[in-house]
Amino acid sequence: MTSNALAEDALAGLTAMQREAARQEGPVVVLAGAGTGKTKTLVAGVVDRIVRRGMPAHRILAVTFTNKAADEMRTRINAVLGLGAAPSWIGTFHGHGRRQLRADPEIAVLRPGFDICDAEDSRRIVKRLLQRAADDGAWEPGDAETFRARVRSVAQRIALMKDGMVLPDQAEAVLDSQIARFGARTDEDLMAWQMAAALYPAYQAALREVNCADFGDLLLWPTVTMLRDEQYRLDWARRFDAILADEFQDVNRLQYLWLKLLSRDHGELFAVGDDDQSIYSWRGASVSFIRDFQREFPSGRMIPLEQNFRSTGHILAAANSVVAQDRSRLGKTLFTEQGEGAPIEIVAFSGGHQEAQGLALEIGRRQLAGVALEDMAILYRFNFLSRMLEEELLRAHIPYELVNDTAFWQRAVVKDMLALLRLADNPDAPQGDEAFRRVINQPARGVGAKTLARIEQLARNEALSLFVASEKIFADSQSKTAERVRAFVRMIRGEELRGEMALGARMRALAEHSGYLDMLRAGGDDGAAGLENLDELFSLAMEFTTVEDLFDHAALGSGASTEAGRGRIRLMTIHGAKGLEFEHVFLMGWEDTLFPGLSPTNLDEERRLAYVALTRGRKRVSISWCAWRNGRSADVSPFVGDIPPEARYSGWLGKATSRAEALAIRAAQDEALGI
DNA sequence: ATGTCCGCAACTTCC
DNA sequence: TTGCGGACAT
Repeated sequence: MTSNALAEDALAGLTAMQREAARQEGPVVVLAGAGTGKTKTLVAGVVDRIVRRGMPAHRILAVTFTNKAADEMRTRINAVLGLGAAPSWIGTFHGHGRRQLRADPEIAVLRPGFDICDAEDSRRIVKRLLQRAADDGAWEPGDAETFRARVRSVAQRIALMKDGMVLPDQAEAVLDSQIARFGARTDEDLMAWQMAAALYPAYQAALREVNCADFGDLLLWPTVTMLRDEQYRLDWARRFDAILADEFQDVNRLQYLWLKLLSRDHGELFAVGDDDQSIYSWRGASVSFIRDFQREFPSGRMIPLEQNFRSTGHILAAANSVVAQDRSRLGKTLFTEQGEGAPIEIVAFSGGHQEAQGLALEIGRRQLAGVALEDMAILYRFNFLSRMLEEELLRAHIPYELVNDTAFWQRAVVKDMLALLRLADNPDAPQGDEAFRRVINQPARGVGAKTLARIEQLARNEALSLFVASEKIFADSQSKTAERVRAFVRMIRGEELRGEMALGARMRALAEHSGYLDMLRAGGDDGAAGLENLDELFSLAMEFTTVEDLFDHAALGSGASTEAGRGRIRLMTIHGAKGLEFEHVFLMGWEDTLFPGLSPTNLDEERRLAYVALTRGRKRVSISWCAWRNGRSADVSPFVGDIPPEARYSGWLGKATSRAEALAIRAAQDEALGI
């Protein structure tokens, strides 16, 4: 087959609109509603540029938000063009930023080999700074609970400033405009903004001190430098003939500017997105970038895709009318040629427990009726809603998979293990102290807060790393603690010599010698779960050659559970479900106290989230809610009332008093509906 | 005086 | 499910 024929082949399955979009030159936004073939069009856009327009694959930059999306794009392009033909520059915004910053760390005042810290690490730094500020009497410390909340909220606001391209030394000056933009509903919010602006410079200094970049830094400094230094910008921009961006409605100011700066010379910016699916404003995303596209790019084209190939009519009607209430949208209406299908089923339960049981029962029933478990999914607004559900699914022997990519890397055992490796790799690295604190008493070796405080003091006084300080302080003490610390130090020092060992094997040895594995083995069920996690970590580690790559991968939190489990129902948040589709979808917890939440910071965004949730379903969507949850009474979510009456009906499963009765009710109902 | 272990609380959404 | 305060044991 000739290459042109290949391209024709890739474009063949497209609608006229999709095809036109893929072949469009210059700035273009494909306004692609849910299920309208967005990814397909994006892939066709890449293929068209490579095959028809003759651009080398390595000169094409494609950006997504999640690693999952990047992997899928690469897979689909390879499926068309052959293995290994996909552009090498397919990745997430953070991944690209990482590459750029690794090339020139000094633009962020960092040294080579810097570490990437995650949100938890950021919070730890903010916590320390807030504590110090409270000790100095700068602020009322408040009780433990408000303090905790404050740490979170200040850390998040610093991140928001970075995403909005505010530099540390500008924070105070732009404080008012930040408050105006994001709002401050309470005094506590207002105070959090003030603290964030005041602490931002110190926070940045703290990061530099330990040679760390946070998520925001990965893109902030490359973008700022491109803005200030034309030579630097050209150096990067000239590497690419075309830029393609996924989920354009979710870009923040930083990401938007980054895309613009890279595509400015040739104007080849191809973006796909859907303003109705903008659900990341809490991460600094602003739907205004897609909504103002025509104004920003007068020569650009906006091409809408409205034919939905995923869901049946009632599901689309429900989704359309829920999102129609959002007044500022660009406006498009999805349609389908697939017929009306089943209406949305609304099921009321008395409490969370009943809801979990009811769902398990219904899932079992559908499984018996021939629906494969992997074709079903349960979606919820908040992660903690999965807990009870898991219990009931276990009890009902229904295999499930909790989809949460980042959770794996946030597990204590995984973090401990990485800390151990970091310490063994270089105990004197700036991040070594954090690692030392983490693992010195894990497993318990009799080194508690007091001993640690002594070590810290010596380290501060003599400008040593904690590791070296611990070595020194116990050098000629005979105490039990001293002997244990010495053993720990010997163990780590011994590991230093193992540099040539493969990462996976090296980590396993480290886990064994540190006593960590023994601790888990003695730890019952929890320990067994930890051992499983570590096995997964060790085999994952084998894919990396350097510790730095492994740490970066861990920070960017990707790909621990890539396999879509066959024979398992999937559980995930609505955010996590974006971009996915399932035959049967269960949307749980649709109560006015939960969705939208009690403090709706942005009601339109919650609405769009409901739209995303509804449009995940191909054939059947069931919504459940509870009259009581956690001892509080609740009413059905107002979003349910927005669904046209003819597109929904009330299920009665929640009223059944026995399994047999529930099944009978369901069977009668299905027959009446002709499902 | 120091370390450990127990029970209690709360929990956005994510790279 | 981490993160803490407090009671207990060493």
